Amino acid sequence: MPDETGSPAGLSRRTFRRASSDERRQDLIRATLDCIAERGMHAATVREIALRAGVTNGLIRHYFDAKEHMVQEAYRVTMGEMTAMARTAGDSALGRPRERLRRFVAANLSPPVLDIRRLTLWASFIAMIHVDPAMAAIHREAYLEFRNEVEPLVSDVLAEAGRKDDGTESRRTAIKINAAIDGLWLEGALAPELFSKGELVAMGIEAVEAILGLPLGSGEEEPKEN
Amino acid sequence: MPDETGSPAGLSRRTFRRASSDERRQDLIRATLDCIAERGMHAATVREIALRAGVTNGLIRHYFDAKEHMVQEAYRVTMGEMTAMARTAGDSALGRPRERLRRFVAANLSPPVLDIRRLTLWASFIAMIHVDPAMAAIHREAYLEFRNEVEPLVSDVLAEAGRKDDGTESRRTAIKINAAIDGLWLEGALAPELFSKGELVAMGIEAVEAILGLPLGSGEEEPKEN
DNA sequence: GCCGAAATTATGCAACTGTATAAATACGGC
DNA sequence: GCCGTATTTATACAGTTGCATAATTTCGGC
Repeated sequence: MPDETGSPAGLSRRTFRRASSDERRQDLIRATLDCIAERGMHAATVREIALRAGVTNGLIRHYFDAKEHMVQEAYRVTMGEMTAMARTAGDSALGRPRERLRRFVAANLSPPVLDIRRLTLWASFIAMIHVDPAMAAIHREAYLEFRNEVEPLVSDVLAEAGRKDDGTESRRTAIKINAAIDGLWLEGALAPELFSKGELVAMGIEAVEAILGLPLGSGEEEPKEN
Repeated sequence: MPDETGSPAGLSRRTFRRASSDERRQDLIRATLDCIAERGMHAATVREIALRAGVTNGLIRHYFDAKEHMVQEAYRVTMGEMTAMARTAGDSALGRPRERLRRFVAANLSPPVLDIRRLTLWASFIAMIHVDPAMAAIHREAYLEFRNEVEPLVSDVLAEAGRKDDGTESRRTAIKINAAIDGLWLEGALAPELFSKGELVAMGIEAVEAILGLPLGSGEEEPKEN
């Protein structure tokens, strides 16, 4: 809890509590993300982050060799969260492949993935990729990991439809689907008022259906013969 | 040692030339964009920008009320350039609608639009949208302007194919196509080594064809059965 | 040629930045 | 209960930041 340090005399030291290493690191990462998302990367200063985490600024250097490393860790956490959310939507082994892909698309185009806060974080990190090789490595890893969520999903759908999958098609199809989702996610998060409720998800599913060349059904529909 | 003029004695004043207002403003904007693209937004300081523009830092305040306004102007210039490049590719009134859309897609997925420098600029600005209302307004305007390039193109293609266009379909189709292009542009600019030469453009055209439900042809093709 | 206005430089400043250091505190193990 | 140590605070520091100001220089119009 943020203790009232406004003691008029100013002679008493701030009281504090010892936290476990993991807990404190998590608090600091969370505070970093809050700063960046709400006030931008330029406002994510050591002091502001420490304030939000309820500690004094010196503590940051006790947990991270440099502020830079903390930001990198925050990037990893962000992308991990986004991948995890996408995973639980599509990979939960509930439903047939088409239904899972459907849910995957819908999840990526709805809150909490579709969120201006999250987009601000994402863009702030993307902007650093060309400048900081460490950020580039994190991006590469996260991007491939995300695509590795899409690809088996696509592969399963293609297999279910009896399409031969030489591995090349599912890769390219996954890339296209990934791109369509990313693009709609961007537009939707940046200007939600331009789209009516459910419209973004509907467009996402339509686009994926078109790219696949297969209908995804709307719950429990029978697949049409082709 | 803050003086970069190199003259150890420091007795002689720096010689300079008077430039027209437009010319100097353009130089400053260009220097700002170079800074951001190559070293990130955090490195785009008044002093670094002035150095690259070949002037002293005080001059910036003579042309812009605040550095903030200069960055906003730089954003406008960037988006204007990207829209202009896309426009000349698709709107040149050369070729039939399908061919123009084809060229539009290809142009957006090839250099100089497909460029990590340009992507870094774009992401740096996008990251500010949620923080700075002025940047949000600039984004809104640029986004709609870009979509207004895609929509007539789509509308023409649909009309050529004899599809009824009630205005709703072309809007939604344009949004989907826009999203697919944006997503592929992102992936391609961020990790060009993951795609073979021409692959990105090929995937872009395939995706657009799928979303449209129409072939774009590779010169002069006749439409397939529907 | 030269004069005045506009452009440009030079310099300074207060606030802020990341980081280093030493002192103070909390808390598990005895 | 107390003690040692890792955690946390407090403070300082050198460098950087955007911005303000005054002194200079250029150059078009006379």
